[in-house]
Amino acid sequence: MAVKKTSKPKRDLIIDGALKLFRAKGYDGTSMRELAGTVGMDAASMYYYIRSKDEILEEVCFRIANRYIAHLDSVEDDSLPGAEKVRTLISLHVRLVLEDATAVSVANHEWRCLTKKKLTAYKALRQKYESRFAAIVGQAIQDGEFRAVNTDVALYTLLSSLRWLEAWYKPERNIGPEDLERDVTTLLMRGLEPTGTV
Amino acid sequence: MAVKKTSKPKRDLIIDGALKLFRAKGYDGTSMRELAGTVGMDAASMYYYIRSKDEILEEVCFRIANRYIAHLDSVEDDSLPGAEKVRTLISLHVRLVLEDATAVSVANHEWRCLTKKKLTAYKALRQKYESRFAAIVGQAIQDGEFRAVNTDVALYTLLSSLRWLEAWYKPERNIGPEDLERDVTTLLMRGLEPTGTV
DNA sequence: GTCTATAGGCGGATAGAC
DNA sequence: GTCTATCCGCCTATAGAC
Repeated sequence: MAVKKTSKPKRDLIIDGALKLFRAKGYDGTSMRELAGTVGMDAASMYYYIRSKDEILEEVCFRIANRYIAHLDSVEDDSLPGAEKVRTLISLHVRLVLEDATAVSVANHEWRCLTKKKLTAYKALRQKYESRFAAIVGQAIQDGEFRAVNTDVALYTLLSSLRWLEAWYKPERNIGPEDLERDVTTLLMRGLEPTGTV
Repeated sequence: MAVKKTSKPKRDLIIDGALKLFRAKGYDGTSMRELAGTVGMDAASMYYYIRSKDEILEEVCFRIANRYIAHLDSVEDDSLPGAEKVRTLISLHVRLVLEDATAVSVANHEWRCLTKKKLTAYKALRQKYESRFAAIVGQAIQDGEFRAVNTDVALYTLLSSLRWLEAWYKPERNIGPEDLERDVTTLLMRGLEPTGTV
């Protein structure tokens, strides 16, 4: 029997094309006519597959946000020390960026363009994520696993480095995924760990 | 004699208002009508003071870019060790964010909206900045002042943490400017310095 | 200097033929 | 399913009165 060629549903082609354009030119800077051009159909035809332009952005923002939250879920109940939880979160984060860079980039940069209602929900998700992450970092500081620095400074210094990986990492830079993960982990963890830790 | 009330030129009021709106809603998401509303005049009247909407964005992007480049100029010719140059650059960067957060934020997020010609020039400036910074970091690694990690990973981990300070730092967080500078410097420098350094 | 009026273009989205 | 045609709104920027 012949192998069934499971070609990608056309809706996914539209969404993939949209994400590439949103990343390159921004959400507001991308028109549905232009998107239609890259997908190979007329703008009107796309509305057979999607409800609106907003809908595309919503999908990607919440899909990525939920993956980040799943990272927290996967470490929070472990009995690992806080520092090891953070080390795991760094790895998970680097891997997500490597496997889905375009979506991560769009969610990072374009979430402000969400419609009012979805924007509120998105901010709440992110706020929840940050406070759960802050709790882990704060505990590690209290336990002496991390330096005695301000928790917010530690948290956001860490998150900034991770969030913006997508903006600079390109395979052309001759840094393999393993090297990237190792060096990022080293730089961030050594920054957090007290001096003298072996 | 009465003290001369040197009120701000109206052009500056327009630009300040624009930056606040650009930061809150993005360049594309801000209309000249809305800006006019916050400044207290009609949209058409603003064109007596400015040439175009683009012009505002251009001014701020290049003003901030040039300040970053001035930071490099101020350390590059010193005979300080590379690690000390980096420490100085971190301080200068933190201070710039503290003193001009709105402009830094707009330049960071909205430079993509520059017109084609200015966009090219801006990218070139940024590229130049990054390679000069990379040279300092690379030298410090070669000299053993910094850990043996990939130069690009070290550079961008550092720059990401610094660039996105503006996105999370708010005075309401009860972190004073001195605490911020000290803790950010500690986290980043200790990440970069080899283990065992006192 | 600041206004009213409007030009002129491009945006998202829909109607309805095929 | 995909098209042509088009609605309608909002945008930047200008013309010209006052």
